[in-house]
Amino acid sequence: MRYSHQREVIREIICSTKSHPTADWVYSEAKKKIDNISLGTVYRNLKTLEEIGSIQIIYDENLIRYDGNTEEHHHLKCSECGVLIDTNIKSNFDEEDIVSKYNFKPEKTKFFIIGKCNKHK
Amino acid sequence: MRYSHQREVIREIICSTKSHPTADWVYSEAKKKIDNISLGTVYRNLKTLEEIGSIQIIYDENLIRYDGNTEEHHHLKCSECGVLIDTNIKSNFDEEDIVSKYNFKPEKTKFFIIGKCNKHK
DNA sequence: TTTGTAAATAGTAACTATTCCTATTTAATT
DNA sequence: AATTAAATAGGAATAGTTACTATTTACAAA
Repeated sequence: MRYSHQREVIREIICSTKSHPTADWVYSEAKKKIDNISLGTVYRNLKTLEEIGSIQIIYDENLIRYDGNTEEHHHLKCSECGVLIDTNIKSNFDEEDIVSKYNFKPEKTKFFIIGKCNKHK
Repeated sequence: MRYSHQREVIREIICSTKSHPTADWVYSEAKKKIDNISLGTVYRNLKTLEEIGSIQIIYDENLIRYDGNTEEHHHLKCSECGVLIDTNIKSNFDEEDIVSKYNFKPEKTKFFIIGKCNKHK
């Protein structure tokens, strides 16, 4: 893949925050560095970066957010303010049970724990 | 709340399927029974039914789907065909650990296991 | 170093899902 | 039957995302 300054700026923005930003926020940050960057370029590169595994996409209810942490990990979500918090909790379920009971072969998990963050308890 | 024939039809459609349909599918089913029902009416009533607890909303990646099963439950999702399967698996994590480690008070969980269903293994 | 090229971009139009608006209809009460 | 406020139909508006195209750019080869 050919080098692109825009793509590097976008990658840098996502990888230097833990805020799990939306495309729109990435766009407004990117404009601070490349004033005529196009929103289409942001969307295209978010897709590309996700495909090559440089970033992760998070479907947070009806919001699409991006995460520079590419390890498989789960999130805590505050029901009050919406903040997403990275965790290293392990999702433990009985894989054999799922295989036999539902005739389903698990590959990965997406786990949200919804509750109150330290600011909202 | 005042009775509405449209709302009852919509509730019946969702509660008589396990397919976790989208608003659009509900709309096309509803039209078979009320030919001039409006898409706005479908959306409004889906929202209302969810608020009064008659149905559940499922955020399936970038798709919004509805579920007549109002128990807290988790889903298996086939990475091949996208089918959602209801489960009664329990999400077990160490609540105390989350409280102390992340200073976060869990309330509920949303758990997806992604993998291959019986048709796609 | 220039030149050729295909990939990537900027800017804009198009598209899709959802919500909003308003005149009309309807459920429920009197 | 008359009243009234809630709900609806139909369509306009909005938001988020993708598609299109002329121009620019990375980079390889001469």
